[in-house]
Amino acid sequence: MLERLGDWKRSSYCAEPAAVDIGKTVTLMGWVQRRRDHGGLIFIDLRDRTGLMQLVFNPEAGVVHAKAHDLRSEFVIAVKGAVGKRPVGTENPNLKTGEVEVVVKELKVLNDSAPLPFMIEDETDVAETTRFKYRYLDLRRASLQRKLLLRHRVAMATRNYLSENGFIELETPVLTKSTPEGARDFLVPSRLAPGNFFALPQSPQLFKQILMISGFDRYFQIVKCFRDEDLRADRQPEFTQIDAEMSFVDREDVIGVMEGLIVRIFKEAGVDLKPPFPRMTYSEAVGRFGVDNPDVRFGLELKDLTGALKGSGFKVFADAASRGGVIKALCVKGGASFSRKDLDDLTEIAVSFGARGLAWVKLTEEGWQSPIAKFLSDAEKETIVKALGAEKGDLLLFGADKAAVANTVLGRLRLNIGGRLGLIPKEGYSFVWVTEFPMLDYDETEKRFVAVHHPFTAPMEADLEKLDTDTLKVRAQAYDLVLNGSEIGGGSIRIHRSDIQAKVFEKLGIAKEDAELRFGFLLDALKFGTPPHGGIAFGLDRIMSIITGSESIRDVIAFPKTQKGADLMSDAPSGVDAKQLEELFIRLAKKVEKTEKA
RNA sequence: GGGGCCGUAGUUAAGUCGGUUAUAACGCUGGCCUGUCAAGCCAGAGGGCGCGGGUUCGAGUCCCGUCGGCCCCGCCA
Repeated sequence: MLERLGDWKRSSYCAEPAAVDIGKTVTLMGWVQRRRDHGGLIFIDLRDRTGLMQLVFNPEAGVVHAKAHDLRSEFVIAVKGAVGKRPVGTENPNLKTGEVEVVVKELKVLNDSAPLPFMIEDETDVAETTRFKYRYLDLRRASLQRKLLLRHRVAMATRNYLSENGFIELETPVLTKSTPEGARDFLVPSRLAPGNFFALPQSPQLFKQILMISGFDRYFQIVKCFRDEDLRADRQPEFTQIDAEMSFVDREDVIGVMEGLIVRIFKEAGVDLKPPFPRMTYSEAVGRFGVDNPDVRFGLELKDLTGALKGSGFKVFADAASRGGVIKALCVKGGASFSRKDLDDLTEIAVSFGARGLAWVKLTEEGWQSPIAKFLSDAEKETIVKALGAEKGDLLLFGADKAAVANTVLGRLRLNIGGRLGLIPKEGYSFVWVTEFPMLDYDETEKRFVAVHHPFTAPMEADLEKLDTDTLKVRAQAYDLVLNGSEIGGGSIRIHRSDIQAKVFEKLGIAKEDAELRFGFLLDALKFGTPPHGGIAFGLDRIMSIITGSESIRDVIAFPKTQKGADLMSDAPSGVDAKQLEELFIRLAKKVEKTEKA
């Protein structure tokens, strides 16, 4: 029999009453976590977002006791009772409220619950599929509530800090214009303009620049961004950025203010960071770690042997060098004990990242054990050993290829081996700013230059004149913040002159008319007194997932999507009525209609 | 677009070389039980193995297809 809340008011959260409250009468409301029914005494653990409180029902309580007997998991109840000290010897040190209990005098059953598909427990090994279908139950678990509570506090800290530093929170449209470049857009058909589409923003990039042109000087927003690309453990199609932009600043100004923000955010999590964070240029990062998001928590750095081995008798090495590539190596301390299977795994990884194979050397008691030993002279072997500081018991891995391939392959092997050998510390936060990214890259398939960061990123002043002569050497005033090998934010100083912006579009192979069509409003705006400006965006989900030690960003998002971009709880995406399509002047292709979901 | 792993009671898992009636734990239901807190003890219900084909005397086990989940490559300015 369900009862009404009536005029009952909650006097405190479950985990609030403590020893000092003994004797007080309290009114608690929450969910039945567990019932321990002794026939006589009945114990109920009552749960809300603050934690648990043990309720005691004495047999003398008559009808209240009888009602308690019928309580089941996740029933919603309200109780009135007295806070009491637990009898000596029955305290529960594992519970925040373990010294006290509430002796119940009145009980209202506000709602019942169907049997649960899984238990509401902190530690769970229930499949994500099931958890996501019943996400509301999953979210009752304390571990997830803690993460989302911290996320809230981080968002608040962000607002406070940025506001204190003169940033104004402004909203930008969610229905916006599709622009070429970058990720695939999510499109929204326009009913009022048949055949035309809005795009959901990949980021508020252009709008925040325009806000600078408007003179707001400092802007920020905690904002959803959308990218229609395949998902990963750290990638969702909709994700949240802490987005900021500042006027009349250079790189150091942005980095300075943003380090302060990061410090403030981590303080919420009880972590004291000591700025300034280390810096590294892009070329140093790629040279030493093989990637532009270096995990600097451990060594195992890449070594360049191109100079030493370019004249090698080993064709793979010599060819790589003569074609303008590089010869690089990793020296894995103690790696000579790797099994054939380990080496096969590593080779597979190397191949998956574009290598043609993986040359390895084991330095054993008997000397060089390696498929490539026979191609190398004794002098070369000595050079290698010396250059790598290699000793008996080590494993050497080589990458000889175009620089991009050799670096990526060895960089990925480094991460894998670091994990395999337990070289990566579990605790701690290692930040590094990566700066001086190249501005443009050449896309072999599209046969044109593409922006490494985005097309509005300013080149470094010193490289401006190289734009035509030595395009790939032009560095951008861009910077990424990397935490434990994960890119958690990136930004740049923007182009604020329309002539330079037009020039960059030209370099990107965007025809003048096309630039006019796609970015015309920005090019126009740039003509009307644009201040120098720059900014940054942080991935809030990624930051939260690292702070909370989560394996995937799905654990710090209340309602995440599966790898196929579906929401298992609401069953989105789904088909729509023919009438809705009609109103939008949309007809499905036949091929799609067949597989259309109801 | 591609590679890998995984789908067996509500949940997590076991299931041998294809062979009777598919196991266990937790949960659930009922009973007993006055200091438990993963309460305890006793009894019970519950699935036909993601779905669809095929091979076979016989399929959870083998084959093909398909759906779904996870990890990764490509993609993600």
